Amino acid sequence: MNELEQYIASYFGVVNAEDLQIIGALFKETSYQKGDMLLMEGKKCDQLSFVQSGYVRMFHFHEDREITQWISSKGHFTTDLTSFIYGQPSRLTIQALSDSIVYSISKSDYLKIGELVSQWHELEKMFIIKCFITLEERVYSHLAMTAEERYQYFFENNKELFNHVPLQYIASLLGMSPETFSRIRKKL
Amino acid sequence: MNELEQYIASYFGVVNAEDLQIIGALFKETSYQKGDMLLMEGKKCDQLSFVQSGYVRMFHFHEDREITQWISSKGHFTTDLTSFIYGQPSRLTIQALSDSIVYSISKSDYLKIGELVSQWHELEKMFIIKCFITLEERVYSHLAMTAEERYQYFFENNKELFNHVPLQYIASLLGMSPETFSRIRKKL
DNA sequence: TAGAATTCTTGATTTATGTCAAGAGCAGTT
DNA sequence: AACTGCTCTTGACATAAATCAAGAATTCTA
Repeated sequence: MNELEQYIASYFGVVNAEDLQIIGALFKETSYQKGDMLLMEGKKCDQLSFVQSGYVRMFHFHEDREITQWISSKGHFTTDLTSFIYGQPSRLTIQALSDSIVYSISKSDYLKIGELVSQWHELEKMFIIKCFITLEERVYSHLAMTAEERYQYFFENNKELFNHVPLQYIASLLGMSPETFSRIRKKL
Repeated sequence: MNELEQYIASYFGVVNAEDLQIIGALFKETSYQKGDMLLMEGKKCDQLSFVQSGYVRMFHFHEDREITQWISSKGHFTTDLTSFIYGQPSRLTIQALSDSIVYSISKSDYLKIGELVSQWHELEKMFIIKCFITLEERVYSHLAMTAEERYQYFFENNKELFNHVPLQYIASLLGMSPETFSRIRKKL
């Protein structure tokens, strides 16, 4: 069982080794160099990607700023979900923050999984519910917490990120300016 | 086809009338009066509810404040998802903001749907993906927008809410104080 | 390794938003 | 209709966080 299959098993709980192999085989490996774009705003996002190594950031252009929505690291997925699922033009841009290896599955192969693995939809449903709950907590952090509290909460849960990507992007995904971010770090 | 079944059909796209009836029959109607609690923080949330009429708010207690996470109106669901899915103590409290009629399904009956209706998991997956995308946009609104912009965006999409629930709760779910909310309204 | 380009930090200042407090407006109750 | 309790508004003020600008520290590149 390769690493991709291990991750899929850990997220989706597919126990059957044969199913796992079927799914794993549908993903294609791609390498990106730091700065490379995996997806440009406006393009149709026709693949779901899984980060094998490196860091990629997903961001929006907003009034001449870049708003970082999320940074995916080893073992996590990245895609513009609206575009991937509904075929609309992507609103996210996805860029490698370091040299990265990514496993990607095309939309058509992704759809095949549901046909090949009987429990797939249920497993995927459980996975997306987990994602939804994580996002709910993120919304809550903006309703209830100060910038400093959001920093601390995020830092506790994503320590390794702080050594590997420019801090300005973390500031952005936490909804604060780089200066505020820097001052919070100095203080703590 | 009753109203509950119509809503289920519109969200999940179940076309088979028989399946719809099976699902609909698992829900039980309950009436709540303004102020009644549907769920208290700390209790296990063992049901998923669908608002037939009225308004319910879901909120957290946070340092002697109440943080409104969401307000569900006619045709929408309400539950503490973490508690409902994982059986953990609920962190949300759910309260009727007006006299309300709610259809609820117990956890055990909810699990039966997956057995009774073959495509159910797939349909539910698509539904929760839609919810996820909505939440992503909400996170984005906190990263990229001012309080005033969040107000306008929310107002455009939820006009009817403003006549039916105390505005302080809308202020809270938008992540601003009632005073700021009031000043934005005066200005616009 | 030097120079260029990013990224991060720091201080000064501005701005958006929160807090506090008082009063006005409404809605529910008797 | 008067009382009671919410809810909303408004003003004065405080504070968190943004912005602007400059310089320091890194990292990249030739």
